[in-house]
Amino acid sequence: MRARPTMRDVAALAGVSLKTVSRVVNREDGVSDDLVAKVERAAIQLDYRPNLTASNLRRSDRKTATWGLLLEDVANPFSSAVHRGVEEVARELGVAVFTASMDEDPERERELVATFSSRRVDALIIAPTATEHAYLANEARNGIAVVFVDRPAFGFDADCVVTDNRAGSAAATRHLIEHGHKRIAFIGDYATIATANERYQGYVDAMAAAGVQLRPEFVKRDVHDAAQAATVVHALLSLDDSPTAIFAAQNLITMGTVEALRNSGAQHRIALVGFDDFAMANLLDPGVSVVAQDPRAIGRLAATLVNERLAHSNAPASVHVVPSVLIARGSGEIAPSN
Amino acid sequence: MRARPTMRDVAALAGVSLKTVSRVVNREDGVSDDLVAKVERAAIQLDYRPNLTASNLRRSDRKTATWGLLLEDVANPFSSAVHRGVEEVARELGVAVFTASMDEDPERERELVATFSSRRVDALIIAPTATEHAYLANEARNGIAVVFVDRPAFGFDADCVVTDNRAGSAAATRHLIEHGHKRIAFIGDYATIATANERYQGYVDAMAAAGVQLRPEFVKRDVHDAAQAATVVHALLSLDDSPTAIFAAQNLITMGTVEALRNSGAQHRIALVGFDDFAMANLLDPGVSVVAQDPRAIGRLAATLVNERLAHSNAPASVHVVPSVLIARGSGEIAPSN
DNA sequence: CCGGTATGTGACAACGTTGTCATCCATTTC
DNA sequence: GAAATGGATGACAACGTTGTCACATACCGG
Repeated sequence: MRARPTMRDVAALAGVSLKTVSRVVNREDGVSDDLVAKVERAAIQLDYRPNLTASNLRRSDRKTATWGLLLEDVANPFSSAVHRGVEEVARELGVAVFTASMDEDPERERELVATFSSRRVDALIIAPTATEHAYLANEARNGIAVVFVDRPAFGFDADCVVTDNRAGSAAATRHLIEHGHKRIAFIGDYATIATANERYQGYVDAMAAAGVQLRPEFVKRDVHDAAQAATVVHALLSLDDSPTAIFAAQNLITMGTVEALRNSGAQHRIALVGFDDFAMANLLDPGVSVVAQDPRAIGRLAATLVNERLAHSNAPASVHVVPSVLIARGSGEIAPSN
Repeated sequence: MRARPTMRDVAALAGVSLKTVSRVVNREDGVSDDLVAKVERAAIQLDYRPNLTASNLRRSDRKTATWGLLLEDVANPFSSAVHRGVEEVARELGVAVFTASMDEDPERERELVATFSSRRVDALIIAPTATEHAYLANEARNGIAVVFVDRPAFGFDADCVVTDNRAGSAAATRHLIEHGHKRIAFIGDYATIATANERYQGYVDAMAAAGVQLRPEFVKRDVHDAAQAATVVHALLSLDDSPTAIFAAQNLITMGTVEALRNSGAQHRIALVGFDDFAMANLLDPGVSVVAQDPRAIGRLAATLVNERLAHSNAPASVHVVPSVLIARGSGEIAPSN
């Protein structure tokens, strides 16, 4: 493993100066055709790769064409679809993307931001956890563009891309109402999570708009995973005057609900609409109706915003809402059983 | 947005030389305690972030603590689980990871390798497409460590981490045989794909070992997606002497098979084992028995190999096999119907 | 009280590239 | 034919850091 060829080596082989090689590599004009040819031949012969590390150091625009993407967990379907969307736009722009998982750990988030900042990324795209983000002001002051995805962040003002949680949840609830339900249960995530709150509000909106009375015993919040959801569903079903439909306001909650309904043999009797789509939802029996988010579109939009922000950084921060869409697959179209 | 603080600024504020700041930042010893304190205070006051770009340029070990990960598609569950595994090990090592999707496009792969090489990654982890990889010799000569995941690559000798496709497929087939089946169909991916071939071989192995005769009309290869798989299943079911069990040797094929069986009302009559697990497989009716790969373990192992390779690069390349595990969920335990 | 050895600190060059400016030669202009 | 213009090329410094080496001071044994 010999040393990597540098511009100096290419220059020596081509019999030109270092600067001429630089010009050719960067496709600047003002170099005669025969020198361009000579340099290119030499570069290929040595298998020369420009050193972006050195280039970034010297360049005056100080852009590294590198972004950092901080997700909850790269292996989570929502996160990885966002990742995909960001990547697509980044590719078009010739930008390389660092990705990492925060696992809802604020300290880990700070570490990653510091790491990426040291590597001089031009921008950070962050799916924030429910904590303070004032610390990002230091990064922004250093010229790093910041865009939030999925959830808004507190303590720091930046562009943000979110799903229309409230409208989507209202649509889900309305869908159940339109199929004749009045006893509709809500199962949602921690009330501390902003998006969980919005989804609850959407449920409330739709119930109020239809003049259906809200029943506190049908509202189950602070449910975080599938197992908890299953427990909650069993409790709901054992009520005297049990619900005829359930709106599951989160991915894992929907799955837990499906499991619990099946275990109770109630999957064809109790209607269900979930928030956020998941693989195989169409192959379950019945197929699970959901309000689908578009995480890829969220990623694409976030990346586009980053690019705009880098172009003219003075525009005021804005919140962008990506629409969700209701997909009927069977479970949401079950009529009330009594 | 003022200029970012440099070591020089920190040095000036602390009243010491540049080099002393460097020593403190890199935690070298031989600096008196009071100077360390002064420098650290100054660094915090200025919110100094070391510039890894410059550091990488100067450092003699020429390590950037950066890796490139090339996957088929970051949004694909298998790929993203590999990603997760790589990330976990990288985190422990303080390494940042560039990730990108190749979408089975060899040209895109080359572009990405060039991009990452220009950014001076220490290593590349690649899930290769079925093409020539001799071009990687140039990168390896420049000191970049290469490890393949999921599939072996041709034309370039490097460490490789794969699932035990053959043994896993044999186990799946044996499982069906043990439940009394003799008429077992095989549905697999393109024969050009190395792993698809291995899975076919595993099926052949198990059939031969049990003395069960292979019936050509039950072997369907070159099936690539769910729709094709569904068509193939319908054809199989309409044979005079139709199979009582199916081994679906790939993710999408399994899903297509599930769909087709359900459409034919045969899901409780025909046994099914799939290769590669998928979300919700346990919630289908019946639950789908699979041979599960461990993509996260594959990622972790690949990352570990990269690290070893970077430590002592002379060891001969080796192939590492990650075991798969059979998960019985119902569909694979159905007895033959006649 | 001398030479020798640690120990802490800093001056300086170097990493591989690009920005600035000077130089050179060929052409054009009066 | 001298001066001015323009276009191609290169010399050199600089980006922010670390490796090398030299220096200053303190300490030790004889």
